Amino acid sequence: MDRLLEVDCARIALQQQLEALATRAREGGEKIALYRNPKSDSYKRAIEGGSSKGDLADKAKEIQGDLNACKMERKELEEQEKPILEEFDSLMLLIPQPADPDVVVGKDDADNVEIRKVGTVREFDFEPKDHVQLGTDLGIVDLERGVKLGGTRNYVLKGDGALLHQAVIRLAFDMMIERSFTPMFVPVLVREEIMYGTGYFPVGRDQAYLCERDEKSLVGTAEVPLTAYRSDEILSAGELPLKMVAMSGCFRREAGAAGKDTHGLYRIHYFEKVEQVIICANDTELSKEFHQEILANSEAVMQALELPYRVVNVCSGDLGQGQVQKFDIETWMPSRKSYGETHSASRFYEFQARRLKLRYRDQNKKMRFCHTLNNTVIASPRVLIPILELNQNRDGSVSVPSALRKYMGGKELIEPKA
RNA sequence: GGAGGAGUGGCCGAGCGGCUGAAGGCAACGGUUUUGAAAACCGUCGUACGGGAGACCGUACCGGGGGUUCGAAUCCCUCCUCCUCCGCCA
Repeated sequence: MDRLLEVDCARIALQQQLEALATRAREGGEKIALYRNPKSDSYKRAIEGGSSKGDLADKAKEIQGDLNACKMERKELEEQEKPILEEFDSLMLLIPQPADPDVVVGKDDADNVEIRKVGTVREFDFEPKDHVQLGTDLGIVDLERGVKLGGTRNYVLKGDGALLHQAVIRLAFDMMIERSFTPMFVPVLVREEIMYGTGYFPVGRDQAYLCERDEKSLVGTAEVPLTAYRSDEILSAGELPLKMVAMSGCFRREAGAAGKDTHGLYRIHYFEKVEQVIICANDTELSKEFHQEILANSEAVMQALELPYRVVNVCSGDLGQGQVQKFDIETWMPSRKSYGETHSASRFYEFQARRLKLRYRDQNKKMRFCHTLNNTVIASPRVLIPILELNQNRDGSVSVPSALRKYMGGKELIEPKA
């Protein structure tokens, strides 16, 4: 931070010197034009006024000398400026957004504060299986062959497993459309500048799969293409808020998580997620309201799925670089004997909009940066963990939650293939 | 992948190496006129950074980056994007 201020001062000082030189060069250049350019009015006037071409050329030559010196000076200053600008830019990309005042100060996820619990945690009157056991026995989850195909943290969903996955996605997507979000289908392989713009680069670069040959990156969430959808544009105030929803593949390297959550479908390299994004006017109260709205949307999905969950207010230490406030939804997962994160609702103020040049003109025709927010609607297969585990029966079958049945051809029970 | 063509302000569209931050049109905004509206007419109408209390002043920007030149929207190189034709392909 101190270094950034230093660099900024140096930057401005050099800029002022350069501007002074530029002015000198321009003024000199204009004079030369008068003496040299036969097309200019003043040249013609001078000739008519009795000046000889030779005189004018001499005068031009004189000025030229000064301009040559001026050019050298500029080059030198520009050389000095270059590393300073580079450092300035890269430091700027690392500057975090200060958290909202009502965020709890804390170190890590242990300091997150529970806001509410919804639904009741099921008590089993038999020994429940975990989702891996259940899925394997039912023939709907195949971890072994998933790893054969894709390496660690990969999996295959099969039969009713694949259908259940799609059912969850469809339910979530449809519920968002009912809430008047615009359904979108977006690229998942994006240019690096989009990753910088949404704040995933440079800090989270090691978490992304890069396609270096094409200088593109696979996104870890549809938040990226949705938020950047109107980047580098000037919206009209009347268009706001933009509410969008998209299902996309999500690719995550999970670097640094080696050995963590290796069991089952919890932490995996590729999954699908329905994501909601709101782009709204530059108004703190308004974006807070939308934050509650996107949180409520996702809670509605969880309630439709009859899953017990809790909402936590994420503490300062657990916030991402650009997030000013974040609420996570954590869903009860019997095999983990705890609530596991399934949703993350973030609010950014102008952080992403500044990087993305995502602006609008307000009523006073003033250019302003938008505010951006996003939340998971559903991420699968992670959410299949509580769905399978909480809906299992003594005989090893799994009841399909009623909200999903219409997406599974009316099926009510997943049973092992005889 | 190969061969051509093109990228200029919110949009369309001129643009000679200097007087071009950029004609003209549309849209928008303010005004005159009108019972109201339309039409007509007059005016305003890019962004960022720096300086100033301020009216303002300076600098940069004509897809991105680099170069030639005293001087580049204009000339050269390179990359990107779009269009047309050919090839390949869910």
